[in-house]
Amino acid sequence: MYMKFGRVKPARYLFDEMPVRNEVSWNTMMSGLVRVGLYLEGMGFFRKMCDIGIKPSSFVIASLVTACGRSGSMFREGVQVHGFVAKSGLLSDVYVSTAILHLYGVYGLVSCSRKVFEEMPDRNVVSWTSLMVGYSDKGEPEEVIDIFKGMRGEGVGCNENSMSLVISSCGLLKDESLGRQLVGQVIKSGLESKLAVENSLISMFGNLGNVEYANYIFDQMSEHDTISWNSIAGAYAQNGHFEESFRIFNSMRRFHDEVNSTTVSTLLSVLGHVDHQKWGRGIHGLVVKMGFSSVVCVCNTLLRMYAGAGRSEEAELVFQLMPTKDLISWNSLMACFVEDGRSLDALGLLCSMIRTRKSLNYVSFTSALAACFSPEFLDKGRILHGLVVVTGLFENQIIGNALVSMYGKIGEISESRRVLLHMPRRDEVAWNALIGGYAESEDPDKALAAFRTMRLEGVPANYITVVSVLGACLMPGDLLERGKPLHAYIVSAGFESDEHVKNSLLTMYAKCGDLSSSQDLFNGLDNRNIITWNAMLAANAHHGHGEEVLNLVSKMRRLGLSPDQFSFSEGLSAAAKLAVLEEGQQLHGLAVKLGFEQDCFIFNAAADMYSKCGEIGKVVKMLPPSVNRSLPSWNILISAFGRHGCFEEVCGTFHEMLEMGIKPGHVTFVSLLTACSHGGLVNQGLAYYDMIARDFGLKPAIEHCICVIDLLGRSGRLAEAESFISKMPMKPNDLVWRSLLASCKIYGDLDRGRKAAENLSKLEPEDDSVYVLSSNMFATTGRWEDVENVRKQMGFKNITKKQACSWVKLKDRVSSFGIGDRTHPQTLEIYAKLEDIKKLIKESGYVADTSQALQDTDEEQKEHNLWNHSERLALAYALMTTPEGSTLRIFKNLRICSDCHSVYKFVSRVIGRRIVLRDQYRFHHFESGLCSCKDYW
DNA sequence: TTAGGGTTAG
Repeated sequence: MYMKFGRVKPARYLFDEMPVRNEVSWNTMMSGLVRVGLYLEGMGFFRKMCDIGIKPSSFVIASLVTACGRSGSMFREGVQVHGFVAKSGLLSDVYVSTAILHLYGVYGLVSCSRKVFEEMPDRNVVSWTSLMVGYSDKGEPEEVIDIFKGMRGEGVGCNENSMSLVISSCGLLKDESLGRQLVGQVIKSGLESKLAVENSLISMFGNLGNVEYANYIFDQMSEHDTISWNSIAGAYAQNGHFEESFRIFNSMRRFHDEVNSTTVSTLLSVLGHVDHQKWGRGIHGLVVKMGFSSVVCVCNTLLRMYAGAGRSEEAELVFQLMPTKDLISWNSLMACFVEDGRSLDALGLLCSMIRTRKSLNYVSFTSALAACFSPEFLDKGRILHGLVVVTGLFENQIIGNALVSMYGKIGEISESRRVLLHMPRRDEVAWNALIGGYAESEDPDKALAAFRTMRLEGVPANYITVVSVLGACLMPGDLLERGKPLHAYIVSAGFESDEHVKNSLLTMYAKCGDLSSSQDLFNGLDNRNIITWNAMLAANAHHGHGEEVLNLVSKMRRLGLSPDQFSFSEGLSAAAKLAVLEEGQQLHGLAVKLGFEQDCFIFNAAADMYSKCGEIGKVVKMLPPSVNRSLPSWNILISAFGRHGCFEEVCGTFHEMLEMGIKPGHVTFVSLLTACSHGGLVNQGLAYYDMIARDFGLKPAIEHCICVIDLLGRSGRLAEAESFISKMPMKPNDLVWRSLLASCKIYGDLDRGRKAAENLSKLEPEDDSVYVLSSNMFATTGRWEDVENVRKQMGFKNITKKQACSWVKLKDRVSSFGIGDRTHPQTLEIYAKLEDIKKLIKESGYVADTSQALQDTDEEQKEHNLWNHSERLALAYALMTTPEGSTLRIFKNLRICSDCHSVYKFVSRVIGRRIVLRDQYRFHHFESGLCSCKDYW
């Protein structure tokens, strides 16, 4: 009696005082202890009984085993009981063996459960259900359904628990036809009014994407518990109806007081999809206030929320502060690092999991494999491949897919194909990964061949397949042979209506050189999403239509669509290329207003824009302090100093970066070497070039070699430049010869120049620069016959020279000038102003340098031609129209002419104006008669 | 019976 009322003390006293104790007294005492939760003490009694040789009743054993499962930490005790039971022949008791199979299920050992199950002489619903629970907890819904079918096959009727289990497993498998059958069985078995069954039906329909039906069931229920509310909110959330999900949470607060940690997890997963800026931090605070901040699952969702918003530092902090972490926490943080590009951190996490003997599963390895996304990860990728084989995870479909993808991204495409061919089952994801790899390695033929084989093997293509194949055909020559037939396939296979496919088609046409088809596709789209707009932005950027990029961004805004990081970066880089400071500033301001201030892509794009618009001071101010500056920011800073002629700062910044322990990359050296070349720092540049391989283990790329050729050539060391080309680790391309030719022009080296021109025209027969440079070279050395010859060839091949153009921007108007331009409404005033300037600077000692003249005429005509240069017209106009003392900002599409450079210097001193001129390559800051380029450009 | 981690493209 005392035990029935949970009064342990008096019961134990009575038990201890009993002169004789029989089986019943022992059993009563033991089952009582288990009932009140004193599991370990119950276990002690069990051991004593075994020692004395008193047989516990099967009921008592079953409850003790159940207790071992419930405690969560009494696995060894449970196994001990199993041993006793097996010896004493109690396994034939259905209650005892069911309890034991349930115990193994709880501790994740489903194969042990199954063994016990198979050896049972007879089974009841609870035995079947217990086996199902084990598989359900392990995340194997297929098994659950198989067991359910076996149970039905043996004519065992189901109960509430087994029905709920199978319904939720069906939802996880997204098996619609089974779902329909189950609804029929629920009605037949009369379980339709059971709360647990109704709840699992809600979640099943949520998983099947049928929110209406989930909602119908919810509305029909006579009562709702917390699980019902959570299930319906989850159903809406899963299907993207986030607002509705919110509405449910609000009603929940009104009609149902109880909220649990699952409610909070669901709410958080919804918030991961809506405006993080607005809600994220608030909800984090709320979680703490509600006391859920130590629930593992809630913390995991919180971590995911920060990860989804691209804030890996905050996610890391959540992880560090978690009182207990499970496998999902570790996997989530690893995935977050991968998404944020922190591959080394992700792999470090895997290492510490292995080191501390944490349990790992296939998800851990898929993330680690995804971290290896570029050639430098080849060794690490191979090690992971080995680990995956050793642990037997190789058989896992998703791991196989991740391996195919990894080798593709690393550039080991033949290895990627080999993995695919050895897979027991090749699904569409595996094929898509292989096709993606071929696209990455720019091999459209192999991508299309893989696409054909895939279909021959009977694997149906999905929209990602189509997107990947399209992504492999992006060269101008691909359009007729591959792109258009693909478009035809897309239409016939019914992929045309897919948003992703449409966007990829748009990109394909643009990259293949057919911007107007892209435009047509864009115009024909009814619902353009952000990705469509971004694709169109990229298409225009690719064709150099910066103005259109900016137009599209403002059009987006007028239509009420917020630009995202991608749109802003594209817009900012367009503004940078056009050197339109006002537009760039407006975009940057808007990005900050929309909460992108901390986004590193955006502040880097903005910094680059300020640099290319001449605002060097702003760049220095806006980039993060050197302690937490990322590699792209360092690169931008170095190139900004180089572009503005601040060469001491270039070297200083580079060394500061090294002191901070940042390893320079490919881009760093391009910026560094370009700066040295423009600053005439020849020996310094050569030293930096040597560092690439020697000190940092990087392979010099052709871009670096071009910089060295430029460096040597511009300083007149033409023989060395030529010999460098012959010793380069790769084949010279057009840019190599163009650079050498340009240097030969400066120094009048006809022989080398001719050779360079020949090599260049072999590689780029249509290019105008070879003719322009050669004719300039001949002109400056007085070889007028050769000049005429080149001109004739150009006419013959229908090649036209790119026209020089300079412009000035005043408020919202751009005034541009060609050579000898007389189309401007204020032409007369402009030419009059030019005469004034000429007079003024001649009085100060200016003498025209006609040695660079390109026409065979007399001196007077040569000088007259110089005064028709576009940059001079722009200068005169700028002087006329801007307030005295303000800085003049002038742009030119080609390199500034050396005599104009001298005129600008005189003007800056004589008229006392600061002038900033941006030519094709760099900025010139003129002040008090000097230029920042120190006359070397 | 409800919630949290993964592969392909963008």
